[in-house]
Amino acid sequence: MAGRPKRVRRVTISDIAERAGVSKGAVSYALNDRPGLSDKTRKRILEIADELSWYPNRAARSLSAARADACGLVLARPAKTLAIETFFMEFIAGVESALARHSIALTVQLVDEPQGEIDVYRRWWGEHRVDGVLLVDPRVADPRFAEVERLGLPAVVVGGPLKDSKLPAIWHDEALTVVEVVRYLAALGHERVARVAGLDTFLHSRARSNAFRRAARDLALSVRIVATDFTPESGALATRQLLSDPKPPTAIVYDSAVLGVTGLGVAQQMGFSVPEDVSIVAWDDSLICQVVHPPLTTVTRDIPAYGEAAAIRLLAEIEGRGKGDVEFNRGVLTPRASTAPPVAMPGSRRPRRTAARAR
Amino acid sequence: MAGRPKRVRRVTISDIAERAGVSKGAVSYALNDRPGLSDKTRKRILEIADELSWYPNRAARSLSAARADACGLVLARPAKTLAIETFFMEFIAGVESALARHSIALTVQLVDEPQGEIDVYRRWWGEHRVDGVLLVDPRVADPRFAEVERLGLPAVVVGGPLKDSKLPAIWHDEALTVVEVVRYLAALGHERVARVAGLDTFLHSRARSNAFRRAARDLALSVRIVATDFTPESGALATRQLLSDPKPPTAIVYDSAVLGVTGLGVAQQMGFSVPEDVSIVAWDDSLICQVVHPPLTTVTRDIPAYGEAAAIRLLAEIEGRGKGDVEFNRGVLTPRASTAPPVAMPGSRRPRRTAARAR
DNA sequence: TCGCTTTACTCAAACGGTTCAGGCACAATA
DNA sequence: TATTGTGCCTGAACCGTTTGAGTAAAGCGA
Repeated sequence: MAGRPKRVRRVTISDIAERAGVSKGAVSYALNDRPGLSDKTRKRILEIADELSWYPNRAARSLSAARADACGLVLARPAKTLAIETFFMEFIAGVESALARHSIALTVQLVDEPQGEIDVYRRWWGEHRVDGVLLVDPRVADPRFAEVERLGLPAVVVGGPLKDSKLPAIWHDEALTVVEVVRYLAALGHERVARVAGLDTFLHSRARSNAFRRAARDLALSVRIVATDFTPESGALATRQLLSDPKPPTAIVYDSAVLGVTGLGVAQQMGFSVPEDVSIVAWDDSLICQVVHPPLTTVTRDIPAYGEAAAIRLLAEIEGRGKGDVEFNRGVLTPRASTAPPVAMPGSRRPRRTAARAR
Repeated sequence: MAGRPKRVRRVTISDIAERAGVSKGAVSYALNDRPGLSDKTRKRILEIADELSWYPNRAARSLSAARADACGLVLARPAKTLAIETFFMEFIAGVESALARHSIALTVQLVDEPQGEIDVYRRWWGEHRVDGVLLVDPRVADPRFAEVERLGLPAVVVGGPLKDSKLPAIWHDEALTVVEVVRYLAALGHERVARVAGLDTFLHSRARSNAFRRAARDLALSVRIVATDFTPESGALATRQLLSDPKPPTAIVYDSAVLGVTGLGVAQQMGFSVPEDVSIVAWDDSLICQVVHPPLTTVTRDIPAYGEAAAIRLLAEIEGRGKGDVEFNRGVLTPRASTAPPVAMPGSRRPRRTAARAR
């Protein structure tokens, strides 16, 4: 950093104090709505502050109040996956709507690898840059939890519940939703269902897989699960794998909108008609799911509201009035044209195919 | 805010000074690599700082240095459009990779309407929360520019160049790229081209529209332009409008990846085959463009690099060593299967249709 | 009128850094 | 030997706000 920034003189409480003919302390009391001032003086001070368009210097306030008035969010997925997945933008929108009400800023940082994420927490907390953080994408044996606890950094885990950590979490019952989806497919008459999962190290992905397997077995369905890394490429590969089986599934549940849309494209390209030959369900709705043909049946969650609830819980944690986990509304199934009863195919006959040139 | 945050005692330079048996000033010199200390003392201080895992308190540093060590980015598009458009996530990723190198944080805020955006700048600057901001989505007669100049808030406009403001901008030559695209379509044999534009109030959208119209006329192509608000719904509507014309265009250029993918879906649903009946080009590539069938021909820009360059220019501006606009590499055409020569249709005959059921 | 409480303020010390004007010891120079 | 540097470090002011202690004046009951 070579050059010197140009300093700009801005209004301080001393300016207000001088103009009002009172002390800095009095101004501070007036601006913070604290008792000890006559209404007349208080009003005059506030008018002058407004007139001079004064804003509190956050650095000064932070220094004396020992709070940063900012929260942090680190995203550790590769930039490419992040960009394509709408979850995080929606989540951020929700988080902000809650934080903005308290004039608390959101600092976002993207990192490449998990260790980098921990470094960011250390730095942020050491620098007093944030008062707390939201931890997303909890993993199995996640090293972040212990470190955050060690630091004493207020945090809320988005996802869970956690068994091996006392950190508060906000989560919703994935298992129930999974059961709902599997029952729905079974009711349509599907007997061979598959799931294209996300990263198996993600807690929520693993929870869904377990619930999926259990629910399918309970209903005596044949079940297959293929893992991906959330990239469209891996989703395409998984779909090809599943559909090139001699007895391919008649319904596939994808772990994200992007995976679902990708899967739809691959299925159609392979000559499978959707939903006649194979039904498709995507986890998390997104506009993209609604504009493809046929539009995808999805599991819909109110993601901005989820973000908002997470932020509210974090604020409570920061202020020391935390009270355990928050269980959020679970996702609900939104049936659209991509799911239907399977076309009857007794025995091991391959599904009928449309023209090889798929669109 | 009811509760009191629990205070945590963290390491300060006074702790280091005490331990090293020197003054606070000496510690500050050592930690900032400033002359005036013997190598021995300097080394000792640094070791102790490391040992105590000290981090500079950002508030304190900001207060005395009058810099916030943070930059701001306000996104004023509706949350729904934002989430679905990958541009911003990629852009943010690029911005951060540049800022992180200087340990400068990025504060992101989403707002609903343009006036709210200006309020955020006033507050941020008044509070010393940021040292500068990136202004995205420049509009015609954009009120932000004058306000930011009035405030003295360092800013870089992403898009441009600007005629009515002296703010530095980073931009690339949209016109040349548009010409390249139109020439490409003309070379394939298209005679009726259309453009599904974004919001006409956006400078870049308008620039592309103007260039598109001019380029098409220069090549004696029939041209139609329909505006949208970047939502998939409006893109679908525009596509239906264009394709239900008695003489529909044989090539449509969409102003974003989402619009392109939506348009593809609508065209296929209407029984148009792509690329035989209608060719499709989308502005800005995204993985979603590559997984639909056929994959879309796109205009590809390196968006993370664009964000990085914008951040670098902003840092220069903040440090007072600015030097005019930055012209960035323009987008290049990436041909894929969604563009091809049009199927010959002499006179006003409607394009051949495939089965009405899209596939 | 006196003592006591209450009201409405002022004052100064933090908070944790940066920075600048010295000061002291020692070496180099006249 | 006196002078002048110079290298190395100290002390204190300062950035803008919060906050607790202190105080003068007003109010009040007896």
